Amino acid sequence: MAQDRPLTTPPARKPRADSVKNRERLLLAAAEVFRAGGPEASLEAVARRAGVGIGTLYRHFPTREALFEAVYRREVEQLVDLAAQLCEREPPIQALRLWLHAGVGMAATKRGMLTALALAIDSSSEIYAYSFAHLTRALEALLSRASAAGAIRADVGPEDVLQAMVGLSMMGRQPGWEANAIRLLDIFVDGLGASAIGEMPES
Amino acid sequence: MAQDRPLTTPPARKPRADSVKNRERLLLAAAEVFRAGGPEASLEAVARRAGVGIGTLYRHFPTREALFEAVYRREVEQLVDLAAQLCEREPPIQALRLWLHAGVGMAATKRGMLTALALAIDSSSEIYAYSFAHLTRALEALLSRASAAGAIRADVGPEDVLQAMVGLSMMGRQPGWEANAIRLLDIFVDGLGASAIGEMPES
Amino acid sequence: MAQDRPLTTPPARKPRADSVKNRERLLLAAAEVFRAGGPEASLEAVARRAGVGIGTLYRHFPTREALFEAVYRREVEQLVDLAAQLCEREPPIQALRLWLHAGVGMAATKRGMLTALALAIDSSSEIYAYSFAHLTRALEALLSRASAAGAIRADVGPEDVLQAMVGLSMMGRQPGWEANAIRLLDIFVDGLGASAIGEMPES
Amino acid sequence: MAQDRPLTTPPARKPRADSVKNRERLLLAAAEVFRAGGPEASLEAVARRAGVGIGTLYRHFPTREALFEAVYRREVEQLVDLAAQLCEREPPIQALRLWLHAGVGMAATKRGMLTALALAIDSSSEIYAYSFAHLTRALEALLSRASAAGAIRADVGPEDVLQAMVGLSMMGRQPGWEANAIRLLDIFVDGLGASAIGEMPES
DNA sequence: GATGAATGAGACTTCATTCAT
DNA sequence: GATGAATGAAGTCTCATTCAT
Repeated sequence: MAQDRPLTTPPARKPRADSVKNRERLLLAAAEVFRAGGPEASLEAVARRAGVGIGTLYRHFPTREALFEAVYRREVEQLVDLAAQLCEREPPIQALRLWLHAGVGMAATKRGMLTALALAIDSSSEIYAYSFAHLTRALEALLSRASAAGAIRADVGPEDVLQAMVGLSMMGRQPGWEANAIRLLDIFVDGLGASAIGEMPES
Repeated sequence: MAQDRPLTTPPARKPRADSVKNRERLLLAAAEVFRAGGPEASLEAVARRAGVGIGTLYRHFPTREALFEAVYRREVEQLVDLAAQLCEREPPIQALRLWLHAGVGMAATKRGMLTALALAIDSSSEIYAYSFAHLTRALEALLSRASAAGAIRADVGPEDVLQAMVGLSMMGRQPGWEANAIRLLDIFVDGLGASAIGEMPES
Repeated sequence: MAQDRPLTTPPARKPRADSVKNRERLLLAAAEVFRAGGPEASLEAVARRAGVGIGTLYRHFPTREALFEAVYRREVEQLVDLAAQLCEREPPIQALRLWLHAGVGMAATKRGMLTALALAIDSSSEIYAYSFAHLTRALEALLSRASAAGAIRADVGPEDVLQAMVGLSMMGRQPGWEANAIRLLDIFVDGLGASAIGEMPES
Repeated sequence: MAQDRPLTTPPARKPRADSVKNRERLLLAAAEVFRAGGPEASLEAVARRAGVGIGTLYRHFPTREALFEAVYRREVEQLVDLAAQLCEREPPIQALRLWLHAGVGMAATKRGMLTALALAIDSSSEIYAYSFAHLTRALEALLSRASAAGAIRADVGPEDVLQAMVGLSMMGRQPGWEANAIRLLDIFVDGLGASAIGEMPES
């Protein structure tokens, strides 16, 4: 009697093999589909591309939000970590540039995440807000450092730069769009520095 | 009947009725609805807002594309004209800035048109291609002029700047997004000039 | 200009011919389908049986509730009116019996309405509450009259009798179920009178 | 292996494990779930409430019908037995009343069983027919006895009374519905007796 | 045997598009 | 021409049922 397994504690069984595989496939497919079709894209398309039934998708991710979250949270976390690292080992402007480059080149999701971030700006959904808040904070560190060094103008907030990063990366899907986005972002950072010149005699 | 009209010119029918009024209303409504809901917005919403039946919408614009075209063509034409004017009466950099500002502030359609342009970049649809081609050409005049004056770096094409304009305007829907987009574009133009400084002091 | 039709007042056009026909078909089909499958029955089944597209059903009745309401409201109103009439022209017990018979035999919807009423008892939905409230009130008149005449026991409320009416009519779908339900209801009314005997010497 | 068992009786396998416990849990859970949600209730809800996997449910009860049957058969058997007992130790009318009360108050399944019986009346399913047939037979004994004693009218069959029992119990789910159903059934039995009075004073 | 993941059918709902009036 | 009703495809979501582990 006392050995009865407690009904309230599902005994944490080892995750089934095909389940793990399906989850991975779904995340991959979702990243691709969202990248192409935006965050309104059909969940059935995701399931189809993942090669699983629609029911399987819903078992793994009961809501569209849950799927988004799973797809993007890791990316966001990596970007946040990267900001901290760059602050320590790169000069201010260079750190900023590299971080923005990373934002563009983020593996696996690319435009998908960017689209999501674009929405974050006025969407009230959980994951968007989460992403927006964390990325903003990460950027803030980079910006205030660069600003303190007089390397960039001081009247630009992290939201502005985030918006620029997303906006300049969103357009264009030709081969090579990433390199192009990086080029445009570099120009933008040049602009940040250019306007700072009059304000603080450099070094 | 119809005896008072020359029999030899039947193709030109009298184009008048409340039809003209409806067409105007539809264009207005479409601009508003697309602005708010993006280019995926429901056509029924457009008809409803215009106060006409959905059938009437279809009579005037047999496809969604046709409606887009009608909505945006005028805007595009105005932008194209504006480029020519600015070339004649403003200094190079200023002309470029003002044109970009106009692109952001374009009345009546705003984000709708921007979204459409965003799509244009890899969509093969008629109207998108049309808009993209014409705007690119207009921008080219502004850019080559500024570039010739040594005011901006020379390795940036009109597609790049168009992409920046659209991208930097697309994000953010809070009140004041237009002013913000203009600010970001100005920084971008600063960047175009900043990189040019070291390259071309000789002219 | 002054002749412009006001946009805010949809000019009350004559209802299209097939629309009326479809509405009628839908109501008929809904009554049948709800009768057979209860109020959870598939709306697609209703549309199928009515021979119209599912979209047509939704145009006419935007919610399941709206369809229910349309199906049942008229029936309820007729029953309410009938109660008033019977109060005036029939002796108390006879009035009660005839009203219950009418409840069973209600044309067009029969079990469908009864099922709905069955649900009314604890459902909070608009139309159920409406039906329940009005039928209860109608029954109350009949009961208090019979009770005042000493023809039935006084400790039975309209909810009780309504419950009996619905319950005794709900079962059985063989041919002849209506006559059977009437028979059972008459026995129930006999029971109401039998227990009254000791309480008030008749006439 | 298996050397200690006669080779001639392999069919009787040792029926024990936690399997028995699961079966019991499932029956309990099913009774509760069907009571609350009617016979359409989700089988997954049953499994969840029983704390077992959905697969386990299906192993024990390969079809929904099989589960119903297992849930209700015992109830039906108890009612059948009760009829025989009451016939022997209670006066006719009282026996009938008590049996009907028991039918209402049947533990563990309550409305679930009643709903099932309601369906039985025109459903062709195995278990419904089984229940209906047995209950009808049990009631017949009670009725013919009461009828022979002149205590109730003779023109009412067991199906009628069964229908009354189910119908009068089905409605209302407020607290206290059982007492109410019993009250209504007593009135109905009063009605059965009242109409008998004039018909059979001679016996 | 037990488990819960996978599957897909079916219901709901929204619109783009066609057509009767 | 204008209108809005009809249609059905497509997407969302929920289980019943099957099956791999």
